[in-house]
Amino acid sequence: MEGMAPNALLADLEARGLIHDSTDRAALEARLEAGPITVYVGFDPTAPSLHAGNLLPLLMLKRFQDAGHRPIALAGGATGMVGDPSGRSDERNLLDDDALARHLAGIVPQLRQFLDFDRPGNPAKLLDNRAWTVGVSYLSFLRDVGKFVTVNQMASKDSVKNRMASDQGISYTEFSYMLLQAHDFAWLYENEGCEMQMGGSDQWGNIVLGLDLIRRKTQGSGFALTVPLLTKSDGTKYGKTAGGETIWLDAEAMSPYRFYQALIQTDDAEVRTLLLQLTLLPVEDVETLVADHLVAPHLRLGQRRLATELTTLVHGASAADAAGAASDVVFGGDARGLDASTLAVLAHEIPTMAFDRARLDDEGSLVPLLREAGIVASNGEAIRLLNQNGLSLNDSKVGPGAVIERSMLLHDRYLLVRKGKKQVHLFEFSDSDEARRERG
RNA sequence: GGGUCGGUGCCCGAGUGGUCAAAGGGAGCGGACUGUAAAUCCGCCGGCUUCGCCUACGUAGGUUCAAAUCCUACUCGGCCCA
Repeated sequence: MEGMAPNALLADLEARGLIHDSTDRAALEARLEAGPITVYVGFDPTAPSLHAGNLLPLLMLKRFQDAGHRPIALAGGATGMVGDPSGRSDERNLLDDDALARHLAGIVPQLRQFLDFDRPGNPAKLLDNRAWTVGVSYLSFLRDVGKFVTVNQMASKDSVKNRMASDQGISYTEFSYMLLQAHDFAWLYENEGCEMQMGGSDQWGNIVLGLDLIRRKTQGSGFALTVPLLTKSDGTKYGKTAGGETIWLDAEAMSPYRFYQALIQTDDAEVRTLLLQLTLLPVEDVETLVADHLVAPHLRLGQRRLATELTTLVHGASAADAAGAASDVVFGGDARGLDASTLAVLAHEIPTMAFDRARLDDEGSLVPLLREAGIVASNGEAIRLLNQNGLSLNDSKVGPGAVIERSMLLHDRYLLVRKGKKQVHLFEFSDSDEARRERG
């Protein structure tokens, strides 16, 4: 990627469907061919973690860096205090200082991990717009920024127009947001030589206002490039699981395993787009993969690759391997033959219940253990389940009267318990403290 | 305040003295099918020490051999009148 010519970059982005809109395309092409350019994308700390929807603009920075350009990831410590009205139908709640600090602490490392800050020639930068915003007085902001922008201009932006037309209206605070963003762009232009801002398509108005400000203040010119908002085939915004759960990038908020699962469950119709837009796989590879996928959709090759690529990108290769292995076990795999370390990973990813090894000596212990683990709600349900052939221990079906024997334990420790096809629990048996002490 | 109708299992909703753990539907859970989807089909679906027992039909009493079903009080909700 390192030596890729700039116009090749644009062509690649085009092929991936990553260009929603841009200012003067020919001029941009010429500018990219002329040499490295500095580009930035802003991320407001609206939550303690970025989510899947943020991946696309974040990866844009990476794509530009990989093509030899200088990326700036901008954390919106200042803009996050105000709230961007773009793409929203209602007023945001203001964040208090604590929440803002917490959110920033969460997303800054995430921004960091996607870019290379030590790359010779074009290292990435991570800036926080608080640095040049908090010290600015209201009066000077009005004089130095406000004077260059007309309200007519601001009011004509979709983000504002839509809200003006709504019952709820728009607060002066959120109305002012675009000025802050424009100010950021202008500041970066003057101080960091940043010529281009990228963002989701809903950012177009804000970005262009920044360009206007730059032109009027400095007679300079820059570029805007927006990426499409990721949407699912049903038109809704991407970034949530089928169940409506947000796909967080933070491992605490969503474990790598669940992240991987969220991606595995991608619709066939969306696989190609997501592979193109969210991974760094070459376009030809994606096309080959998609072709293979269509031949045998049940293998879910596309989904697997997507899940692996993104989990690796976000959580690292070993986490991706573990999530993949755990996933294979849960869906269709066989517990027997798993090594201890995979089982240990599994113990973190699926519901796991620890039991005292002594419980194994009780012949009738299966039903109570199932109950304690929350697998069944009553003895009656346990018996029903067994009668209906719905329970398996270490992937062999068991019927009424089944018992857990020590010899069944995997690595003398684990028992994989499946209820039906989708519910998987792990039992982990260990010695009680007393037993351990007695043995010395 | 008066009248009236009603409060049933996770939800909706039948049932008006025994054959009622209570029809039917939904949700949920198994099974088949399948691509970790949807649809469809089958089974289950109060608890327990499960051929029996216990707990349940707003709450508390009562009548009866027997009550979700009848009576009384209370309570909560809908509607109508004031």
